Amino acid sequence: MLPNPTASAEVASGASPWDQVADRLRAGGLRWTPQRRTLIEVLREHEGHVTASALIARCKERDRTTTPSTVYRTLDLLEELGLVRHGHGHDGREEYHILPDQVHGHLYCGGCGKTWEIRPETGAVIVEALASQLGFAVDLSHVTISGRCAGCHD
Amino acid sequence: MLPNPTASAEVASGASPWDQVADRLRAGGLRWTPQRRTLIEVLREHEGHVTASALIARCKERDRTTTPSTVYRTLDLLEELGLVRHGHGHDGREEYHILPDQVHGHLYCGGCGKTWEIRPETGAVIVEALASQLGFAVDLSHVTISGRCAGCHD
DNA sequence: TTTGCTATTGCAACATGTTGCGGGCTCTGC
DNA sequence: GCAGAGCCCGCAACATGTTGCAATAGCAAA
Ligand SMILES: [Mn+2]
Ligand SMILES: [Mn+2]
Ligand SMILES: [Zn+2]
Ligand SMILES: [Zn+2]
Repeated sequence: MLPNPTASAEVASGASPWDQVADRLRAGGLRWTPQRRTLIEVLREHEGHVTASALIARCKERDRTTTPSTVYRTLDLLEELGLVRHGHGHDGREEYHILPDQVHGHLYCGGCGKTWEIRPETGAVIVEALASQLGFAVDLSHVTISGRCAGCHD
Repeated sequence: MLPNPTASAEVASGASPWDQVADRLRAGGLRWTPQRRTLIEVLREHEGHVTASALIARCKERDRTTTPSTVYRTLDLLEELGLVRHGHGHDGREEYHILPDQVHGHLYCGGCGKTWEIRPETGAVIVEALASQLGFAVDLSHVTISGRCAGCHD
């Protein structure tokens, strides 16, 4: 229903994908609203991983009338457009990857509380194992693996 | 602080691990209460995977005065005793494995909504990859991998 | 510019968890 | 049995999401 993310040519050299959002929404019969503009402004300032509630807090700084449900719904939309991807932290809370370059999973150490991205080679092993053994196509970006890092072994 | 799960010998042959709970709690200076008794009775009737809120609902059937926070706290305790293990479904909600025999991860297909346990051989590949490449000790039981099953490929 | 369609918002209610607190209850020791 | 110690319960408040609904407000066509 929405225009294919990868189909939108990056015509303007050096242009940020955020610049196209308004047009891409309208092209799909959707609306460009002040609430959505606020969220995009916030997202422009971020990179990597952010929790949904952190994004809501940032939106509130710019617009005190921000409503959580609207932000959550807009994030769903942006995910359909391929501009963000959500995953879940070790406790199940949502985390968003902004402008994900390549899909990657996440590691969480229950000892020190640190997190890492799973490197492509490692991710590939997981994807391959599930693909070859079960024909299952893994969505790495939604995976968080818990455990103990090298420094936290007992 | 609590007695080691694996240290409690299974003396009574054929006895259910639930029979030992009261004693194991008291041995750790903890109490055996009606609320905990109710949850154990519910758990006795279950096998495999159950969501936390399903367990709360079952407890309420037996005792209308059941309070969620008490159930959550008791589940935490039982997890320390090794009698249950929690993980998170694809949406981040808690799921409990009752009396987990061997640790295993979970698969979720976003196409048909079905879930599977990750078989030991497959789990081993994941554990090994993280161990050898990063020295990371994976807790498979807390892992849910999303994607598309063989029948749901586009 | 005005009009009209309908996507979107904000709200309220709900679902699922977590946490601090004060009073009550379980255990143990006598 | 009783009493004291302190674990635990229920409650209230909060955190994080989701959903149905009625009113609003984008957008495009006239
Ligand atoms: Mn968890
Ligand atoms: Mn999810
Ligand atoms: Zn660590
Ligand atoms: Zn499927």
